[in-house]
Amino acid sequence: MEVTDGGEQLVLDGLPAPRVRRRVRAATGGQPLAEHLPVARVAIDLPPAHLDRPFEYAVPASMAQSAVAGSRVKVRFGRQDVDGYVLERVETAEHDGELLPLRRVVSALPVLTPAVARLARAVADRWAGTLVDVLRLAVPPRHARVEGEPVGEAAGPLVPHASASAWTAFRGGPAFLQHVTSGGAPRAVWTALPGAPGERWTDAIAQAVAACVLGGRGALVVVPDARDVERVLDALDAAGVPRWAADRPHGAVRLTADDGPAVRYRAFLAALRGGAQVVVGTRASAFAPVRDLGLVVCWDDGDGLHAEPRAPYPHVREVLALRSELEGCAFLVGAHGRTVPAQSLVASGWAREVVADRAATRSRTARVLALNSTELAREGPAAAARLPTPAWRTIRDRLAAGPVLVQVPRAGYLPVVACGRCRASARCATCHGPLGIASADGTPTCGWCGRLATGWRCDECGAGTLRSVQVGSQRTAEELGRAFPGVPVRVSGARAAGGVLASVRDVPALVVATPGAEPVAPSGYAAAVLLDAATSAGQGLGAAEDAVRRWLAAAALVRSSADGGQVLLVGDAPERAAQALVRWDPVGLASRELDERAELRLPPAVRVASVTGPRDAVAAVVERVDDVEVLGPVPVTGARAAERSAVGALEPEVRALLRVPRAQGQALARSLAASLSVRSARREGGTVRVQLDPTDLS
DNA sequence: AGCACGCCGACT
DNA sequence: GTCGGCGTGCTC
Repeated sequence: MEVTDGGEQLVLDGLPAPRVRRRVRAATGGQPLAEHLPVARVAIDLPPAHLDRPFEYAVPASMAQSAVAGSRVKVRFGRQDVDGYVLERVETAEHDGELLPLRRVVSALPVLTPAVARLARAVADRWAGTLVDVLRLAVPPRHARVEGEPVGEAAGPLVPHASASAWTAFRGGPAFLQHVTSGGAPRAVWTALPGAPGERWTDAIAQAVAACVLGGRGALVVVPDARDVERVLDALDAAGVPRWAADRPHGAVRLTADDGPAVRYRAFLAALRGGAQVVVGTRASAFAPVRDLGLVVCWDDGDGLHAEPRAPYPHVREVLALRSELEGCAFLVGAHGRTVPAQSLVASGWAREVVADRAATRSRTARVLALNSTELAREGPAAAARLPTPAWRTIRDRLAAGPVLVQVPRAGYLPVVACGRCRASARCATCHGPLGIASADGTPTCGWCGRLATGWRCDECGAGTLRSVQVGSQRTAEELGRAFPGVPVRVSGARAAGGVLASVRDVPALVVATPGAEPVAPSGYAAAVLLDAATSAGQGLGAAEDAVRRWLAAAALVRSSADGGQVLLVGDAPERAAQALVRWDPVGLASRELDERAELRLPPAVRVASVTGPRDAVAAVVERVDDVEVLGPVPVTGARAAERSAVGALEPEVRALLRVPRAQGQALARSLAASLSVRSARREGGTVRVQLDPTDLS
């Protein structure tokens, strides 16, 4: 049955028919249509790329008040009932045919705010993905019980302390904060320095957030992991922005995926309803619906956790950059190091640099020395030792003053081993993955397929003995325990027995940690020793930058040189990486790397998309993309390929790279999305992954 | 995704 | 002579 709004069927009892005739034809079976904005444009929660557009539905009068923009609805789509979000309510339909009515409003809560909807669309477009893929990252699953919880009374206005004390050492820092308070939208790339309590990175971020809140706007801080969330929340508390709690809705809320569905949804709603003016969270919180957003912050943008591992693989730094443009808010990315993409934001003039001068840098950092084999040559045969004599002496001397941090790039025991006779790397007989040993008396195990290599013999020379190539944190802790009898040794790492330690006490101890798992010492470490520098700064795009980032993160936990703090880099790292650490100059390194990538036409100087999947599928996707330089496809090798063959995937994968000048990045994404849309409509076989600016380019 | 319609092989 | 393969098309 066809119902035309404004026609005789829609006359409500005793009311005259609306005078305006609307062009909405709806198959509502006689039920009246909403008087006001009778059409809902709905994003349908189905994965195929060719369905990534709004579909229009008629809004029955009964849902006129509940089917608001941003609400979750159920609609009939084809022969199935599907979930969706109301993107907007409009007066007239663009669709020519009849409109089906919305089936049901799941919840009238507008969980998809207009700002977040716009951001999600922009993210989908930028990374050649679909809106619903992004919404799955952006909007947590509904939790009905949490939604029904009473909303507490706000505890009065939030008035944080006004201070820029943690910023005075940084050129442009206090001005940035002032600009934020006064409602501006400055953009800064900030290189943080270690410091005394009150002037550390957490304090600086807390003061920037306080400045924003003081100006009457909300703020969003995205950090790599939950430990950092806690650190920022503590600093915020000290800056006069207390922790949000359900019974005192006020302040800063923690938003992380690993808190579980109920806690996460509660935190999400706190931001949505404006009870929490500030959100501090991990990766997915980059989409949090903060009210009157005034400032977005990304801390340590080089940390791999900021790269979303699910399609369309957006990166927090870029999402927040996009968001700051869309919402006209301030943008701050900070780290002890400097990533090449962050440097690119500065180089292009999009953001301003906020850094300390040389004198401030020198006075706040530890003394850094690199011990490479050339320097150690005079030590004789001991130079080749993993812990050369000068490093041993430094540890011994500094232990008297407090804890000493030892950073080991690899976890485990002996993660990589080789033939004891001919030194060929030991590989798995089945998949050719690298063999490692998990404990003092462990059997060699394949790092790719996990098979035990009992009775291993070398492919090359037939020998049956193994030697270590890389030594992990566990074995290092053992060795250090023997080298420093009587000194407590603690191990921190995701795979360590005690897990990741948040902090250690200010007492003499050896603290062995893998990168990113370093505990903080309240008064700073007396020294840090960064082992296996060559392993850290291996080959591959961005390896040097990444190694320097991890070294600086550890070095930033050490006392200043004035307080005796020392950092030793042990091993043969590439000279430019070692020098960037010794001179504490991550910006110089990032700047040179960026120049080089421009010459080599590598990202971020250009935009690259990788297309991975079965050969035919990749070819079909790439075929439909015009005006692009195509590299490959080449067979995919390495752990992923081995894993696939281990689970019995028949078809080997290939990867093609598409390269365009940066200015054509948007066109490339659009063209790829169109190709994927054709692909899904035609149901071309296989699974294809498209990744823009992939991080694992080598 | 899910389900229709629509043209060519082996079976009650 | 039918039952049924999955190749295109559509879903507001």
